[in-house]
Amino acid sequence: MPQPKVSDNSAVAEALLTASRALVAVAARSLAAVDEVVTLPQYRALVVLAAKGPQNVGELADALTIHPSTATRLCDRLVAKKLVRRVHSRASRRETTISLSDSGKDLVDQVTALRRREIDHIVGRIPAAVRPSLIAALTTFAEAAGEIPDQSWLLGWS
Amino acid sequence: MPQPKVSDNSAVAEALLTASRALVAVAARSLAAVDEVVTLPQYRALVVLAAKGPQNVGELADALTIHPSTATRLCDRLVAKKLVRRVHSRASRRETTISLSDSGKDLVDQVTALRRREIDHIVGRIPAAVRPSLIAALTTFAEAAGEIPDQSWLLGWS
DNA sequence: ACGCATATGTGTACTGTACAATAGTTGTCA
DNA sequence: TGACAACTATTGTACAGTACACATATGCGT
Repeated sequence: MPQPKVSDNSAVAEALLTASRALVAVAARSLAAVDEVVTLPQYRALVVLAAKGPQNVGELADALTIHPSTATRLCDRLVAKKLVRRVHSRASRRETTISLSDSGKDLVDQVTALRRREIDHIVGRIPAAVRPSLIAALTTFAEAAGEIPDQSWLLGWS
Repeated sequence: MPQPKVSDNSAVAEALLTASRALVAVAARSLAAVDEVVTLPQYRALVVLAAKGPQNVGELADALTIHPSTATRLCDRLVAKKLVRRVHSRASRRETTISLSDSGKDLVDQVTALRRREIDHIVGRIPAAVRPSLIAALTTFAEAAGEIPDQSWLLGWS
């Protein structure tokens, strides 16, 4: 038999996928709100800066797992949009520190707030009684999946 | 109070995110296997062709929600890699039919098999006894999230 | 002080993406 | 039937994201 019986596995996988899709949809909607202003990679950079504070270009590139030269150009565009500032680090003259501007902060806050509202709304519709079991179930899955490298796609939560 | 109490919501959201991250990691790993051969958009096109059979350029563009001209160029590259074929539709001379080549099929099968193995492995580590409650919990969440437009990111499952 | 490692930025190339314009095709209706 | 509208795909152009190779400026250790 080429296909071992996976009916049970499939049901779990199916449920996971559906849930994940819902989650991605939330992210997509909240991101669509600022779609005209920044691209997804640009937004990711802003999120990293919001989360970890001012960074130099190399750190930012590492956090986004992109090439440093890519980070340089990304910053070029974000500077042009006045969402980040680029100042020569006084620590070492060869480094450049990238930091969020006020409008950059606002933008991230705006998306975060929108997303939180949506999630709250969804979770609010789940009977409080079943929430603990939902958490338990998801945790069980995540543990079974093992250690997960932070391929942070759906960035901007946490 | 600017922040309403969301401790309970947060726990659920956190669990969801972790689970989702695990799922994305699986997708990323199985995709990494063919990373040198095709890009993600190219792979998505192959998946659509595998799932829905031969398409004309417009249908493919719709399925991927990209501009038709983008689809044309995507196909250019897939044809160059001999993963799809492009034949003039005999139905109407202005349409072009794109279909998977044998190596295109192989590639999709390979990723699908790898992914299925991984998922099976993970689900296998979840005690069978808790699987039903996991499914129930996830379904509850998905229902609470409401109808989800098919922003199919993690393409290639189903 | 010299030389090597490091941080950033530039040149170049390619993919993905969209919009505008074009070319070839089909359909329709007077 | 013959002109014109509607449709399909492609090409021209522009820009973002990406990497690699190279250049430049800096810092550091001996």
